[in-house]
Amino acid sequence: MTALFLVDDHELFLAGVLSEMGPEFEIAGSASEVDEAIDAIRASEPDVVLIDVHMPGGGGVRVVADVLSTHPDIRFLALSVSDAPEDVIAMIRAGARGYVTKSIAPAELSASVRRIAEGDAVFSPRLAGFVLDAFGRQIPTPIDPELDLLTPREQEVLRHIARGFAYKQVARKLNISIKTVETHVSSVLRKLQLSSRHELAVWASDRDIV
Amino acid sequence: MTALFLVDDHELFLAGVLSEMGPEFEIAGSASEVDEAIDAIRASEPDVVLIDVHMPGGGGVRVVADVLSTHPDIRFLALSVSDAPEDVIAMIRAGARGYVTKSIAPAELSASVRRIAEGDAVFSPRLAGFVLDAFGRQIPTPIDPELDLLTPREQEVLRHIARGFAYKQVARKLNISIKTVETHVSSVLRKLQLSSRHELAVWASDRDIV
DNA sequence: CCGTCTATCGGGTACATCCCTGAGTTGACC
DNA sequence: GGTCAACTCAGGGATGTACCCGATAGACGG
Repeated sequence: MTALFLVDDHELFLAGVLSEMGPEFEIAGSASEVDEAIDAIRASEPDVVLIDVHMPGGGGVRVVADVLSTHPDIRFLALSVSDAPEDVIAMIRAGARGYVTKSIAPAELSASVRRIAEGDAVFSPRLAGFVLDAFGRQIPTPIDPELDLLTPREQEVLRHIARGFAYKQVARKLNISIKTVETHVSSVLRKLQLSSRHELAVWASDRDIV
Repeated sequence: MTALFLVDDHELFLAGVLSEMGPEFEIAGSASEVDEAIDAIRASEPDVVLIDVHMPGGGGVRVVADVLSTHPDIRFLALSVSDAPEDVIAMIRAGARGYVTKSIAPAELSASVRRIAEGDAVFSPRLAGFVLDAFGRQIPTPIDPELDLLTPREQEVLRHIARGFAYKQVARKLNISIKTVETHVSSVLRKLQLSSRHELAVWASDRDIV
């Protein structure tokens, strides 16, 4: 049976969720304060933690990040009144595997917890679109036609320049002379119609060349 | 009742899914080939399309991207034997709202379709972790505590440097002397523990400072 | 009133970078 | 065997950067 831990600073809400989820899951414990929650979750090692986002003392984000650093197998489902993009992103970055709003029906909530326990990602309808849109925008096409203009060696030099290395460092890493690095960079600048290594660095980071 | 459209180049598999999903959903149609699928989906305008990833003639990615360009409200659930990261990313980028493997149980599949119809994102357990990991890595924190170390003027200079401008150009844009720009950059480098404007450009672009 | 912070400049030095010309080596292709 | 592209390296000059020294002026708070 899935062991569930609850965290929410509203005691009344906590009691409500406890009574709804009690028959379905093994309640490993509950907490209404951040530091208390971190310690209790570490001690009870539940399968899933249902956690409020907005709480005094760092909020749910701190609990998730903190616990995951020592117990990466515990899964977190964020439960919040807010559907603000910043909150969702913060929780996902911290490591939450799902995010639902408090307006959810009890039956839907227990179904969501079960899915999280199985390893699925769960998002409320309105959030799913936002999360996937952001995800899609953030993964750019790795191929660029202009990159084909460059020879393999030139691309290799370009990648090092893009990381912020000086010519001297690039030369040492590739076991070639500084003068050779200069030659390659000059070719790259000419082929890409750029005028300085600074513009080149911007050009490269825009295309995630690392 | 949710209108469902099926696309799969394996006729036998298509027939199996049809018989399983038939009682639960209104079957808007089905197709076993890419171009045929695009036309038929546009004509029938279903709520959800269950689509195979690997198909001759461009695969499911082409169908999703093509149909969404004219019908952005149709939702796609990818169904594949592959759980390769490239396939998953390609389908998400194209606009699919979910991705499950063909080893899924029929009951789970119909539940997934229902969730997709409601607007949720659905992923198989093994894929959920991968998608969220990639998502977390790709969304940087927009606010950075180290930026508060810099004075407003220093941040302004930093933004120009991050765009690849030379000191001379920055000076002209801000109507100050080159020497002043040098002073500001020096302060920024010292405060951020960096050693050259090249590293600074990388630092800035990592944080989307533009 | 005085200290600190911020923003503004300058001189001067050491080094990095950009650009030019020139030149030797491979390997592929005809 | 000649051509060509890619890769390698060098000299040298013009410009850009990093960092040291210094200075002035305004704002703000104790």
